[in-house]
Amino acid sequence: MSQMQNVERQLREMILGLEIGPGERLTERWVESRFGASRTPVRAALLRLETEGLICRDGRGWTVSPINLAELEQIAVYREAVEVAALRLTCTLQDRSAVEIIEGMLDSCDDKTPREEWHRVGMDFHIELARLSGNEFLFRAVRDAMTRLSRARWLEVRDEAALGRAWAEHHAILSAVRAGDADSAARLLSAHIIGSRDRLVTSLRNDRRGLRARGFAVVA
Amino acid sequence: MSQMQNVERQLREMILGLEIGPGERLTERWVESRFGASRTPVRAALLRLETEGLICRDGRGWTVSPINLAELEQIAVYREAVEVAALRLTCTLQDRSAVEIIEGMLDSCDDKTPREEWHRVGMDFHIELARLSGNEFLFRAVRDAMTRLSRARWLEVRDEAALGRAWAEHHAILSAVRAGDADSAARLLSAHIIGSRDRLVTSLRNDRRGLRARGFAVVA
DNA sequence: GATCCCATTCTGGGATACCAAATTGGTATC
DNA sequence: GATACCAATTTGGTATCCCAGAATGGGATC
Repeated sequence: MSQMQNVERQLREMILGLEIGPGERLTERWVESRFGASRTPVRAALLRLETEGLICRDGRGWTVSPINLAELEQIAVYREAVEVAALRLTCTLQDRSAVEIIEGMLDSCDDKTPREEWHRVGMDFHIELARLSGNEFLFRAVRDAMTRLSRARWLEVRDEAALGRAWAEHHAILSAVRAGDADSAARLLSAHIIGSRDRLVTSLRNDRRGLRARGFAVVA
Repeated sequence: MSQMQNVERQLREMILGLEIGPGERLTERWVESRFGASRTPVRAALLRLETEGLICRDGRGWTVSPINLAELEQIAVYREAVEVAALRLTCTLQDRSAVEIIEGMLDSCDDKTPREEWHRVGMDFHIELARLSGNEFLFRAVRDAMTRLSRARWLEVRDEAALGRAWAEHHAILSAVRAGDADSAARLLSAHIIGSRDRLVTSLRNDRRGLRARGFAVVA
Protein backbone atom coordinates (compact mmCIF):
# COMPACT_ATOMS: atom_id res chain seq x y z
CA MET A 1 0.00 0.00 0.00
CA SER A 2 1.30 3.42 -0.93
CA GLN A 3 2.35 6.01 1.60
CA MET A 4 -0.40 8.30 0.44
CA GLN A 5 -3.08 5.73 1.15
CA ASN A 6 -1.46 4.97 4.47
CA VAL A 7 -1.48 8.57 5.57
CA GLU A 8 -4.96 9.12 4.22
CA ARG A 9 -6.39 6.12 6.03
CA GLN A 10 -4.68 6.71 9.34
CA LEU A 11 -5.38 10.42 9.38
CA ARG A 12 -9.02 9.80 8.49
CA GLU A 13 -9.33 7.38 11.38
CA MET A 14 -7.74 9.84 13.78
CA ILE A 15 -10.14 12.55 12.68
CA LEU A 16 -13.25 10.36 12.72
CA GLY A 17 -12.17 8.88 16.05
CA LEU A 18 -11.85 12.41 17.44
CA GLU A 19 -8.22 11.80 18.30
CA ILE A 20 -7.75 15.12 16.54
CA GLY A 21 -10.55 17.41 17.58
CA PRO A 22 -12.81 19.40 15.27
CA GLY A 23 -11.27 22.81 14.73
CA GLU A 24 -7.70 21.76 15.46
CA ARG A 25 -4.98 23.15 13.25
CA LEU A 26 -2.91 20.78 11.16
CA THR A 27 0.46 21.41 9.60
CA GLU A 28 1.86 19.33 6.80
CA ARG A 29 5.07 19.00 8.79
CA TRP A 30 3.24 17.59 11.78
CA VAL A 31 1.45 14.96 9.69
CA GLU A 32 4.75 14.20 8.02
CA SER A 33 6.54 13.42 11.26
CA ARG A 34 3.48 11.77 12.82
CA PHE A 35 3.22 9.12 10.11
CA GLY A 36 6.81 8.98 8.96
CA ALA A 37 6.01 9.98 5.40
CA SER A 38 7.41 12.80 3.35
CA ARG A 39 5.47 15.83 2.31
CA THR A 40 4.49 14.65 -1.15
CA PRO A 41 2.21 11.81 -0.02
CA VAL A 42 1.10 13.88 2.96
CA ARG A 43 -0.10 16.66 0.70
CA ALA A 44 -1.87 14.19 -1.56
CA ALA A 45 -3.65 12.68 1.44
CA LEU A 46 -4.66 16.11 2.71
CA LEU A 47 -6.11 17.00 -0.68
CA ARG A 48 -8.24 13.86 -0.63
CA LEU A 49 -9.44 14.41 2.91
CA GLU A 50 -10.34 17.95 1.94
CA THR A 51 -12.71 16.68 -0.75
CA GLU A 52 -14.26 14.39 1.86
CA GLY A 53 -14.93 17.44 4.00
CA LEU A 54 -12.94 16.10 6.94
CA ILE A 55 -10.40 18.90 6.76
CA CYS A 56 -10.64 22.35 5.27
CA ARG A 57 -8.36 25.18 4.39
CA ASP A 58 -7.87 27.85 6.96
CA GLY A 59 -6.27 30.73 5.13
CA ARG A 60 -3.03 29.19 4.05
CA GLY A 61 -3.10 26.26 6.45
CA TRP A 62 -5.24 23.25 7.28
CA THR A 63 -7.89 22.75 9.93
CA VAL A 64 -9.85 19.70 10.98
CA SER A 65 -13.38 20.65 9.96
CA PRO A 66 -15.41 21.97 12.88
CA ILE A 67 -18.76 20.44 13.70
CA ASN A 68 -21.18 22.67 11.82
CA LEU A 69 -24.78 22.47 12.97
CA ALA A 70 -26.16 24.24 9.90
CA GLU A 71 -24.23 21.83 7.71
CA LEU A 72 -25.58 18.84 9.63
CA GLU A 73 -29.11 20.01 8.93
CA GLN A 74 -28.38 20.42 5.22
CA ILE A 75 -26.76 17.02 5.03
CA ALA A 76 -29.87 15.43 6.50
CA VAL A 77 -31.97 16.93 3.71
CA TYR A 78 -29.47 15.69 1.16
CA ARG A 79 -29.43 12.24 2.75
CA GLU A 80 -33.18 12.07 2.71
CA ALA A 81 -33.24 12.77 -1.01
CA VAL A 82 -30.63 10.21 -2.00
CA GLU A 83 -31.50 7.51 0.52
CA VAL A 84 -35.18 7.58 -0.34
CA ALA A 85 -34.34 7.46 -4.03
CA ALA A 86 -32.05 4.49 -3.46
CA LEU A 87 -34.69 2.77 -1.37
CA ARG A 88 -37.38 3.19 -4.00
CA LEU A 89 -34.99 1.86 -6.58
CA THR A 90 -34.27 -1.17 -4.45
CA CYS A 91 -37.99 -1.83 -4.02
CA THR A 92 -38.35 -2.14 -7.78
CA LEU A 93 -35.70 -4.88 -7.98
CA GLN A 94 -36.78 -8.47 -8.45
CA ASP A 95 -34.17 -9.92 -6.14
CA ARG A 96 -34.20 -8.14 -2.80
CA SER A 97 -32.82 -11.06 -0.84
CA ALA A 98 -29.78 -9.01 0.15
CA VAL A 99 -31.90 -7.27 2.76
CA GLU A 100 -31.42 -10.44 4.81
CA ILE A 101 -27.72 -9.67 5.07
CA ILE A 102 -28.44 -6.21 6.38
CA GLU A 103 -30.99 -7.66 8.77
CA GLY A 104 -28.31 -10.02 10.02
CA MET A 105 -26.01 -7.09 10.51
CA LEU A 106 -28.56 -5.37 12.72
CA ASP A 107 -29.26 -8.55 14.65
CA SER A 108 -25.58 -9.03 15.40
CA CYS A 109 -25.92 -6.24 17.95
CA ASP A 110 -27.26 -6.98 21.41
CA ASP A 111 -27.04 -5.63 24.98
CA LYS A 112 -23.43 -6.72 25.30
CA THR A 113 -22.31 -5.09 22.08
CA PRO A 114 -20.01 -2.13 22.73
CA ARG A 115 -21.28 1.33 21.97
CA GLU A 116 -18.67 1.76 19.28
CA GLU A 117 -20.05 -1.20 17.39
CA TRP A 118 -23.62 0.11 17.57
CA HIS A 119 -22.35 3.32 16.11
CA ARG A 120 -20.65 1.59 13.21
CA VAL A 121 -23.58 -0.69 12.44
CA GLY A 122 -25.96 2.25 12.55
CA MET A 123 -23.96 3.92 9.81
CA ASP A 124 -23.37 0.81 7.78
CA PHE A 125 -27.10 0.11 7.76
CA HIS A 126 -27.72 3.20 5.69
CA ILE A 127 -24.67 2.70 3.50
CA GLU A 128 -25.40 -0.93 2.70
CA LEU A 129 -29.06 -0.19 2.15
CA ALA A 130 -28.06 2.37 -0.47
CA ARG A 131 -25.66 -0.08 -2.05
CA LEU A 132 -28.52 -2.48 -2.69
CA SER A 133 -30.00 -0.03 -5.17
CA GLY A 134 -27.14 -0.84 -7.51
CA ASN A 135 -26.71 2.83 -8.30
CA GLU A 136 -23.10 3.77 -7.68
CA PHE A 137 -23.81 7.48 -7.34
CA LEU A 138 -26.60 7.15 -4.84
CA PHE A 139 -24.40 4.76 -2.90
CA ARG A 140 -21.40 7.08 -2.84
CA ALA A 141 -23.58 10.03 -1.89
CA VAL A 142 -24.91 8.17 1.14
CA ARG A 143 -21.48 6.91 2.12
CA ASP A 144 -19.97 10.38 1.89
CA ALA A 145 -22.84 11.92 3.82
CA MET A 146 -22.48 9.36 6.58
CA THR A 147 -18.76 10.05 6.75
CA ARG A 148 -19.49 13.72 7.22
CA LEU A 149 -22.05 12.94 9.92
CA SER A 150 -19.90 10.37 11.68
CA ARG A 151 -18.13 12.56 14.21
CA ALA A 152 -21.29 14.41 15.16
CA ARG A 153 -23.16 11.16 15.73
CA TRP A 154 -20.34 9.97 17.91
CA LEU A 155 -20.57 13.12 20.04
CA GLU A 156 -24.32 12.80 20.42
CA VAL A 157 -25.48 11.75 23.82
CA ARG A 158 -27.67 8.72 23.18
CA ASP A 159 -29.36 6.67 25.84
CA GLU A 160 -30.38 3.04 25.56
CA ALA A 161 -33.88 4.03 24.51
CA ALA A 162 -32.56 6.08 21.58
CA LEU A 163 -30.39 3.21 20.37
CA GLY A 164 -33.29 0.78 20.61
CA ARG A 165 -35.54 3.20 18.82
CA ALA A 166 -33.15 3.51 15.89
CA TRP A 167 -32.79 -0.25 15.80
CA ALA A 168 -36.57 -0.70 15.64
CA GLU A 169 -36.90 1.92 12.91
CA HIS A 170 -34.19 0.23 10.86
CA HIS A 171 -36.01 -3.08 11.14
CA ALA A 172 -39.32 -1.55 10.17
CA ILE A 173 -37.74 -0.07 7.06
CA LEU A 174 -36.28 -3.43 6.06
CA SER A 175 -39.64 -5.12 6.54
CA ALA A 176 -41.29 -2.67 4.20
CA VAL A 177 -38.55 -3.17 1.63
CA ARG A 178 -38.85 -6.93 1.84
CA ALA A 179 -42.58 -6.58 1.28
CA GLY A 180 -41.86 -4.34 -1.70
CA ASP A 181 -43.93 -1.54 -0.17
CA ALA A 182 -41.91 1.38 -1.50
CA ASP A 183 -44.20 4.12 -0.20
CA SER A 184 -44.21 2.81 3.35
CA ALA A 185 -40.48 2.22 3.30
CA ALA A 186 -39.84 5.70 1.98
CA ARG A 187 -42.10 7.27 4.59
CA LEU A 188 -40.41 5.35 7.39
CA LEU A 189 -36.93 6.20 6.13
CA SER A 190 -37.76 9.91 5.75
CA ALA A 191 -39.16 10.07 9.24
CA HIS A 192 -36.15 8.21 10.59
CA ILE A 193 -33.65 10.54 8.96
CA ILE A 194 -35.42 13.73 9.92
CA GLY A 195 -36.07 12.47 13.44
CA SER A 196 -32.42 11.51 13.83
CA ARG A 197 -31.37 14.89 12.58
CA ASP A 198 -33.57 16.73 15.04
CA ARG A 199 -32.35 14.70 17.99
CA LEU A 200 -28.75 15.04 16.84
CA VAL A 201 -28.82 18.79 16.37
CA THR A 202 -30.76 19.34 19.59
CA SER A 203 -28.31 17.20 21.52
CA LEU A 204 -25.29 18.98 20.12
CA ARG A 205 -26.83 22.39 20.61
CA ASN A 206 -27.46 21.59 24.26
CA ASP A 207 -23.99 20.19 24.77
CA ARG A 208 -22.29 22.92 22.83
CA ARG A 209 -20.56 24.43 25.84
CA GLY A 210 -19.36 21.07 27.08
CA LEU A 211 -18.05 20.15 23.68
CA ARG A 212 -16.19 23.42 23.37
CA ALA A 213 -14.72 22.86 26.80
CA ARG A 214 -13.34 19.60 25.46
CA GLY A 215 -11.63 21.61 22.74
CA PHE A 216 -14.10 20.77 19.96
CA ALA A 217 -15.08 23.61 17.67
CA VAL A 218 -18.86 23.61 17.16
CA VAL A 219 -20.12 26.40 14.95
CA ALA A 220 -23.46 27.90 13.86
CA MET B 1 -3.68 32.08 -8.70
CA SER B 2 -1.64 29.03 -7.77
CA GLN B 3 -0.06 26.71 -10.29
CA MET B 4 -2.24 23.85 -9.09
CA GLN B 5 -5.43 25.79 -9.75
CA ASN B 6 -4.06 26.84 -13.12
CA VAL B 7 -3.28 23.31 -14.19
CA GLU B 8 -6.55 22.03 -12.76
CA ARG B 9 -8.63 24.62 -14.56
CA GLN B 10 -6.88 24.37 -17.90
CA LEU B 11 -6.76 20.61 -17.91
CA ARG B 12 -10.43 20.44 -16.94
CA GLU B 13 -11.30 22.70 -19.83
CA MET B 14 -9.26 20.60 -22.23
CA ILE B 15 -11.01 17.44 -21.07
CA LEU B 16 -14.52 18.93 -21.05
CA GLY B 17 -13.84 20.56 -24.42
CA LEU B 18 -12.81 17.17 -25.79
CA GLU B 19 -9.39 18.53 -26.72
CA ILE B 20 -8.21 15.42 -24.96
CA GLY B 21 -10.46 12.57 -25.91
CA PRO B 22 -12.22 10.17 -23.55
CA GLY B 23 -9.97 7.16 -23.00
CA GLU B 24 -6.72 8.95 -23.81
CA ARG B 25 -3.73 8.20 -21.66
CA LEU B 26 -2.18 11.00 -19.64
CA THR B 27 1.28 11.13 -18.17
CA GLU B 28 2.28 13.48 -15.42
CA ARG B 29 5.28 14.50 -17.47
CA TRP B 30 3.14 15.45 -20.42
CA VAL B 31 0.88 17.63 -18.30
CA GLU B 32 3.98 19.08 -16.70
CA SER B 33 5.47 20.20 -19.99
CA ARG B 34 2.11 21.15 -21.51
CA PHE B 35 1.33 23.69 -18.81
CA GLY B 36 4.82 24.61 -17.73
CA ALA B 37 4.33 23.52 -14.16
CA SER B 38 6.35 21.08 -12.14
CA ARG B 39 5.08 17.74 -10.97
CA THR B 40 3.96 18.86 -7.53
CA PRO B 41 1.07 21.07 -8.69
CA VAL B 42 0.41 18.68 -11.58
CA ARG B 43 -0.12 15.79 -9.22
CA ALA B 44 -2.35 17.88 -7.00
CA ALA B 45 -4.45 18.88 -9.99
CA LEU B 46 -4.72 15.28 -11.20
CA LEU B 47 -5.87 14.15 -7.77
CA ARG B 48 -8.62 16.75 -7.78
CA LEU B 49 -9.76 15.91 -11.29
CA GLU B 50 -9.86 12.28 -10.27
CA THR B 51 -12.39 13.04 -7.54
CA GLU B 52 -14.45 14.90 -10.13
CA GLY B 53 -14.49 11.75 -12.23
CA LEU B 54 -12.89 13.45 -15.23
CA ILE B 55 -9.80 11.27 -15.08
CA CYS B 56 -9.27 7.87 -13.56
CA ARG B 57 -6.41 5.61 -12.69
CA ASP B 58 -5.42 3.06 -15.24
CA GLY B 59 -3.15 0.66 -13.44
CA ARG B 60 -0.30 2.90 -12.45
CA GLY B 61 -1.09 5.70 -14.87
CA TRP B 62 -3.85 8.14 -15.67
CA THR B 63 -6.60 8.02 -18.27
CA VAL B 64 -9.19 10.56 -19.31
CA SER B 65 -12.42 8.88 -18.22
CA PRO B 66 -14.18 7.14 -21.09
CA ILE B 67 -17.79 7.93 -21.87
CA ASN B 68 -19.66 5.25 -19.94
CA LEU B 69 -23.24 4.70 -21.03
CA ALA B 70 -24.16 2.70 -17.93
CA GLU B 71 -22.74 5.47 -15.81
CA LEU B 72 -24.72 8.10 -17.69
CA GLU B 73 -27.93 6.23 -16.92
CA GLN B 74 -27.05 6.00 -13.24
CA ILE B 75 -26.16 9.67 -13.06
CA ALA B 76 -29.56 10.57 -14.48
CA VAL B 77 -31.26 8.67 -11.65
CA TYR B 78 -29.02 10.41 -9.16
CA ARG B 79 -29.71 13.80 -10.74
CA GLU B 80 -33.43 13.19 -10.64
CA ALA B 81 -33.27 12.52 -6.90
CA VAL B 82 -31.22 15.56 -5.96
CA GLU B 83 -32.69 18.01 -8.47
CA VAL B 84 -36.24 17.18 -7.52
CA ALA B 85 -35.38 17.48 -3.85
CA ALA B 86 -33.76 20.86 -4.46
CA LEU B 87 -36.74 21.98 -6.52
CA ARG B 88 -39.23 21.02 -3.84
CA LEU B 89 -37.12 22.83 -1.28
CA THR B 90 -37.09 25.93 -3.45
CA CYS B 91 -40.85 25.81 -3.79
CA THR B 92 -41.20 26.06 -0.02
CA LEU B 93 -39.19 29.28 0.13
CA GLN B 94 -40.97 32.58 0.61
CA ASP B 95 -38.75 34.51 -1.77
CA ARG B 96 -38.47 32.77 -5.09
CA SER B 97 -37.77 35.93 -7.08
CA ALA B 98 -34.39 34.54 -8.12
CA VAL B 99 -36.15 32.38 -10.71
CA GLU B 100 -36.38 35.56 -12.75
CA ILE B 101 -32.60 35.58 -13.07
CA ILE B 102 -32.62 32.03 -14.38
CA GLU B 103 -35.45 32.93 -16.73
CA GLY B 104 -33.35 35.80 -18.04
CA MET B 105 -30.50 33.38 -18.56
CA LEU B 106 -32.70 31.17 -20.73
CA ASP B 107 -34.08 34.14 -22.65
CA SER B 108 -30.57 35.35 -23.47
CA CYS B 109 -30.40 32.53 -26.02
CA ASP B 110 -31.93 32.96 -29.45
CA ASP B 111 -31.50 31.70 -33.00
CA LYS B 112 -28.19 33.49 -33.40
CA THR B 113 -26.70 32.12 -30.21
CA PRO B 114 -23.87 29.71 -30.91
CA ARG B 115 -24.39 26.08 -30.12
CA GLU B 116 -21.68 26.17 -27.48
CA GLU B 117 -23.59 28.81 -25.56
CA TRP B 118 -26.83 26.80 -25.67
CA HIS B 119 -24.90 23.92 -24.24
CA ARG B 120 -23.54 25.97 -21.36
CA VAL B 121 -26.85 27.62 -20.55
CA GLY B 122 -28.58 24.26 -20.58
CA MET B 123 -26.22 23.02 -17.91
CA ASP B 124 -26.25 26.21 -15.88
CA PHE B 125 -30.04 26.13 -15.78
CA HIS B 126 -29.97 22.97 -13.70
CA ILE B 127 -27.04 24.10 -11.57
CA GLU B 128 -28.50 27.51 -10.77
CA LEU B 129 -31.91 26.03 -10.13
CA ALA B 130 -30.36 23.74 -7.54
CA ARG B 131 -28.48 26.63 -6.00
CA LEU B 132 -31.76 28.40 -5.29
CA SER B 133 -32.64 25.70 -2.78
CA GLY B 134 -29.97 27.08 -0.49
CA ASN B 135 -28.78 23.58 0.27
CA GLU B 136 -25.09 23.41 -0.42
CA PHE B 137 -25.00 19.63 -0.75
CA LEU B 138 -27.87 19.37 -3.19
CA PHE B 139 -26.25 22.16 -5.18
CA ARG B 140 -22.83 20.51 -5.29
CA ALA B 141 -24.37 17.18 -6.21
CA VAL B 142 -26.11 18.71 -9.21
CA ARG B 143 -23.04 20.65 -10.26
CA ASP B 144 -20.84 17.57 -10.06
CA ALA B 145 -23.36 15.46 -11.92
CA MET B 146 -23.61 18.04 -14.69
CA THR B 147 -19.83 18.14 -14.95
CA ARG B 148 -19.78 14.39 -15.40
CA LEU B 149 -22.50 14.61 -18.05
CA SER B 150 -20.98 17.55 -19.85
CA ARG B 151 -18.83 15.75 -22.42
CA ALA B 152 -21.56 13.29 -23.31
CA ARG B 153 -24.07 16.07 -23.84
CA TRP B 154 -21.59 17.79 -26.08
CA LEU B 155 -21.21 14.67 -28.20
CA GLU B 156 -24.95 14.21 -28.50
CA VAL B 157 -26.36 14.98 -31.87
CA ARG B 158 -29.09 17.50 -31.22
CA ASP B 159 -31.20 19.16 -33.82
CA GLU B 160 -32.95 22.51 -33.54
CA ALA B 161 -36.15 20.84 -32.41
CA ALA B 162 -34.41 19.11 -29.51
CA LEU B 163 -32.85 22.35 -28.35
CA GLY B 164 -36.15 24.15 -28.53
CA ARG B 165 -37.85 21.33 -26.69
CA ALA B 166 -35.41 21.52 -23.81
CA TRP B 167 -35.83 25.27 -23.72
CA ALA B 168 -39.60 24.93 -23.48
CA GLU B 169 -39.34 22.32 -20.76
CA HIS B 170 -37.01 24.54 -18.76
CA HIS B 171 -39.48 27.40 -19.01
CA ALA B 172 -42.38 25.21 -17.96
CA ILE B 173 -40.45 24.11 -14.88
CA LEU B 174 -39.70 27.70 -13.92
CA SER B 175 -43.34 28.67 -14.33
CA ALA B 176 -44.41 25.93 -11.96
CA VAL B 177 -41.77 27.01 -9.44
CA ARG B 178 -42.87 30.63 -9.65
CA ALA B 179 -46.43 29.51 -9.01
CA GLY B 180 -45.22 27.48 -6.05
CA ASP B 181 -46.68 24.32 -7.53
CA ALA B 182 -44.09 21.87 -6.24
CA ASP B 183 -45.79 18.71 -7.50
CA SER B 184 -46.13 19.96 -11.06
CA ALA B 185 -42.60 21.33 -11.08
CA ALA B 186 -41.24 18.05 -9.76
CA ARG B 187 -43.17 16.04 -12.34
CA LEU B 188 -41.98 18.24 -15.17
CA LEU B 189 -38.37 18.14 -13.97
CA SER B 190 -38.40 14.35 -13.57
CA ALA B 191 -39.82 13.89 -17.04
CA HIS B 192 -37.28 16.33 -18.44
CA ILE B 193 -34.32 14.57 -16.86
CA ILE B 194 -35.41 11.07 -17.79
CA GLY B 195 -36.36 12.17 -21.29
CA SER B 196 -33.01 13.85 -21.75
CA ARG B 197 -31.26 10.76 -20.51
CA ASP B 198 -33.08 8.49 -22.94
CA ARG B 199 -32.36 10.73 -25.91
CA LEU B 200 -28.75 11.13 -24.84
CA VAL B 201 -28.04 7.44 -24.36
CA THR B 202 -29.88 6.50 -27.53
CA SER B 203 -27.96 9.07 -29.53
CA LEU B 204 -24.60 7.95 -28.19
CA ARG B 205 -25.42 4.30 -28.63
CA ASN B 206 -26.27 4.94 -32.26
CA ASP B 207 -23.16 7.01 -32.83
CA ARG B 208 -20.90 4.71 -30.92
CA ARG B 209 -18.95 3.57 -33.95
CA GLY B 210 -18.50 7.08 -35.23
CA LEU B 211 -17.34 8.28 -31.84
CA ARG B 212 -14.84 5.47 -31.57
CA ALA B 213 -13.59 6.30 -35.03
CA ARG B 214 -12.88 9.79 -33.71
CA GLY B 215 -10.74 8.19 -31.02
CA PHE B 216 -13.27 8.53 -28.20
CA ALA B 217 -13.61 5.58 -25.88
CA VAL B 218 -17.29 4.79 -25.30
CA VAL B 219 -17.91 1.80 -23.06
CA ALA B 220 -20.85 -0.33 -21.93
C1' DG C 1 2.82 49.24 30.85
C1' DA C 2 1.20 49.52 26.17
C1' DT C 3 2.46 49.75 21.44
C1' DC C 4 5.02 49.57 17.40
C1' DC C 5 8.61 47.49 14.66
C1' DC C 6 11.86 44.37 12.95
C1' DA C 7 14.32 39.95 12.84
C1' DT C 8 13.49 35.21 13.19
C1' DT C 9 10.84 31.23 12.49
C1' DC C 10 7.49 28.61 10.39
C1' DT C 11 4.23 27.48 6.66
C1' DG C 12 2.52 25.96 2.42
C1' DG C 13 3.68 26.15 -2.69
C1' DG C 14 6.78 24.73 -5.93
C1' DA C 15 10.89 22.49 -8.17
C1' DT C 16 13.91 18.80 -8.62
C1' DA C 17 16.53 14.54 -7.69
C1' DC C 18 16.18 9.68 -7.01
C1' DC C 19 14.15 5.08 -7.05
C1' DA C 20 11.72 0.83 -8.16
C1' DA C 21 8.60 -1.08 -11.19
C1' DA C 22 6.69 -1.43 -15.57
C1' DT C 23 6.86 -0.74 -20.31
C1' DT C 24 9.15 -0.91 -24.58
C1' DG C 25 12.13 -2.04 -28.37
C1' DG C 26 15.29 -4.69 -30.37
C1' DT C 27 17.90 -8.78 -30.82
C1' DA C 28 19.04 -13.49 -30.69
C1' DT C 29 17.21 -17.96 -30.87
C1' DC C 30 14.41 -21.62 -32.50
C1' DG D 1 8.42 -15.69 -39.07
C1' DA D 2 7.32 -16.27 -34.28
C1' DT D 3 8.93 -16.00 -29.73
C1' DA D 4 11.61 -15.53 -25.71
C1' DC D 5 14.64 -12.60 -23.39
C1' DC D 6 17.31 -8.68 -21.99
C1' DA D 7 18.62 -3.77 -21.72
C1' DA D 8 17.27 0.94 -22.11
C1' DT D 9 13.73 4.05 -21.26
C1' DT D 10 9.73 5.84 -19.16
C1' DT D 11 6.54 6.06 -15.44
C1' DG D 12 4.48 7.18 -11.08
C1' DG D 13 5.90 7.36 -6.02
C1' DT D 14 8.76 9.49 -2.85
C1' DA D 15 12.17 12.42 -0.56
C1' DT D 16 14.29 16.69 -0.21
C1' DC D 17 15.49 21.38 -1.16
C1' DC D 18 14.33 26.26 -1.97
C1' DC D 19 11.36 30.22 -1.78
C1' DA D 20 8.07 33.95 -0.64
C1' DG D 21 4.86 35.33 2.55
C1' DA D 22 2.66 34.99 7.01
C1' DA D 23 3.04 34.46 11.82
C1' DT D 24 5.60 35.15 15.96
C1' DG D 25 8.19 36.96 19.55
C1' DG D 26 11.17 40.04 21.68
C1' DG D 27 12.96 44.44 22.32
C1' DA D 28 12.94 49.52 21.75
C1' DT D 29 10.20 53.51 22.19
C1' DC D 30 6.80 56.48 23.96
